[in-house]
Amino acid sequence: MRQDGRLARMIHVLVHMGLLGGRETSERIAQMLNTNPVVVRRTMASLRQYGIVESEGGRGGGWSLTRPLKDITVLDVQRALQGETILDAPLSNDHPSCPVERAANAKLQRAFESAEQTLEREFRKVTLAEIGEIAMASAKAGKTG
Amino acid sequence: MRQDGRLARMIHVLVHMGLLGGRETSERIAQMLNTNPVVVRRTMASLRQYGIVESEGGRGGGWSLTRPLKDITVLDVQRALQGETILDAPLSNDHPSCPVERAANAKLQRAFESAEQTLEREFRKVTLAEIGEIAMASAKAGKTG
DNA sequence: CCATAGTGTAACAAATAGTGTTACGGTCTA
DNA sequence: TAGACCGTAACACTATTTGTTACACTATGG
Repeated sequence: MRQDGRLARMIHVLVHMGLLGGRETSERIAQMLNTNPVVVRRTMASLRQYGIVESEGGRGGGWSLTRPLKDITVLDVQRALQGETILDAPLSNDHPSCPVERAANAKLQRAFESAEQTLEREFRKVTLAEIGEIAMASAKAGKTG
Repeated sequence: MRQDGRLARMIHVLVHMGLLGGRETSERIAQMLNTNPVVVRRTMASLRQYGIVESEGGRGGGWSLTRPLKDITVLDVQRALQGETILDAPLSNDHPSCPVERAANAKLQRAFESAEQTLEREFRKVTLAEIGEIAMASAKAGKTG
């Protein structure tokens, strides 16, 4: 589970959970993601904190969705994983009182804010149900490889 | 010089160079960036490859701009430093033949492409001359701290 | 023609962040 | 009460960026 594809991976998992409808253990999810259960718990914990999934301990426990896929957007998952900020403008901080540095930072900040708004808008309009439907359709059409 | 503020830092340096008009040594640039000359050469080498600056060796050598600030956009600097791609969609690759994973990746890819276009547009419309002017104006107004 | 002040670059050290692993405690249920 | 779960801390591993050292090359001034 490398390169921070956490958003993509979690969406992948959540859609499967939604389609199957049941409860999944960290162990099984770890297998899906080629990783191990502790990493899964760490990441799923963020989703739980945000109210997307819930966990139950003990025998027969595991993870389950708190609501149907149609009520979960990509933005929800993003927020759960990374908080408010999607894109972080990497600014410089070598001479905070230098007017040139300040002017450069201000321009960059604004540009990144625009891009972040775009991303937020795109993320908000895609539901996990939609992803599930696309997947089902393409599986039916035999586009598996 | 941490956290990949390379874009912001290089813009900062280039604007100073443009305003001063002369040649700067790696040593002096390194002081501006609180780093050391080798790191500066590494980064400036990318800008040279892209035709934004040129370097001369030997006594009296150093770095200079190849054209005025008004002919350098933030996008130029970005491209020189990181190539074509500004935003890289972090996709998952655990089960390349899984239709769910594919559908999720496709949606994310598209969202990131939109955001990248926004960023590209914003970067293209800001010239370093503009940043220089803002800096000069705010310096004159006494907003230094 | 050589001392000096530069860049170019390879090789390596250090810091950082993400990921993987182990270990152990808590919780539910058959 | 044993077994199958999650929760979490602590630590090892890995990759990337940044910093450093070292040395070769180049141009200039005296």
